[in-house]
Amino acid sequence: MAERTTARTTDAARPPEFEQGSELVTPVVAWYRTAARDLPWRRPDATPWAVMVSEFMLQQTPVVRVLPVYEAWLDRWPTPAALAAEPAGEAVRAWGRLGYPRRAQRLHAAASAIEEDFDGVVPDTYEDLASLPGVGEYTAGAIASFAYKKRHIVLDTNVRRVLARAVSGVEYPAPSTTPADRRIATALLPEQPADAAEWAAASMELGAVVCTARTPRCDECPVASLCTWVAAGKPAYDGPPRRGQTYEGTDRQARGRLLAVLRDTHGSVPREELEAAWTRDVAQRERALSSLLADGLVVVLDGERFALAQ
DNA sequence: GATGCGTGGAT
DNA sequence: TATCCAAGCAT
Repeated sequence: MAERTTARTTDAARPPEFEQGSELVTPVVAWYRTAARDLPWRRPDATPWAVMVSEFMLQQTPVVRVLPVYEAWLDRWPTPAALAAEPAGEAVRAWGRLGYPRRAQRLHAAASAIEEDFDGVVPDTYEDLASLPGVGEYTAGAIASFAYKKRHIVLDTNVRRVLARAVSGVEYPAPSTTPADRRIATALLPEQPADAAEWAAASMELGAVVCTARTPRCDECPVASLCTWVAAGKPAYDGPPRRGQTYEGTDRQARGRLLAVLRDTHGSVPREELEAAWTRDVAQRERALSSLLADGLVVVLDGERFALAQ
């Protein structure tokens, strides 16, 4: 660090990340213009609501699995008002097997908040967006950028991996967004909002299809020659174990099995039918059911029948 | 800041 | 087969 402040004579005020990273923007955007996938939420006719729906669905779920559910969702609920007019349980049912059904619940709650507080219009500022249920730092920036072409850093796992490799020279980013990530992304952000929005989409796309986690296609990368990680000889990740969480036999799996019964049944089911979905561990089943009730994903009707939220 | 929260395809 | 990973968020 100290070495940098003394070494830079001409433009010492500029953050070092700008020197290292600004050259990335032009080639990545140029590549994006020729290589971008044709995804429905990127088309000119995609509404801010459509962008918002896609962002919720894409949180932790791959594009190929989102596509059919996204299309059906927007056919049925083309506006926030349309979704808000139906019970939250219908959103959970339409969510299908995308996973993390609380996202469906939050998307429904966000639609209601848009209807209530924003006259049915998806807000266009980061602060208003971030006030909505299920909208955090990434999603607020993404909607502002993609739907409204605002100038904002957009840090998802793809972009953070691209920056980790190209700028920081390490194989993987930290498990979650760090202040250093924000500093680097801010330093690279183009001045013009339209350019910033395109860079956001382009850098995300690069991480999704070229600079992938497992087997990066560096031979197809437009900035391989500028990449710090490549220049360093692609050193392997050196740090604590990155994830390692099994799913089989967890409470999450039990919740998923219980909810699947209700998703596939219109109306309510008796307790016995729900219980049949998870018999390997009774205590675990009760824990799962209790948590689903506590989350409001499941409700009890007249005594001993269960249903998705009405 | 660490945890909990679904699901399924790829390796 | 087991593990990794996929446009995170809320608590």
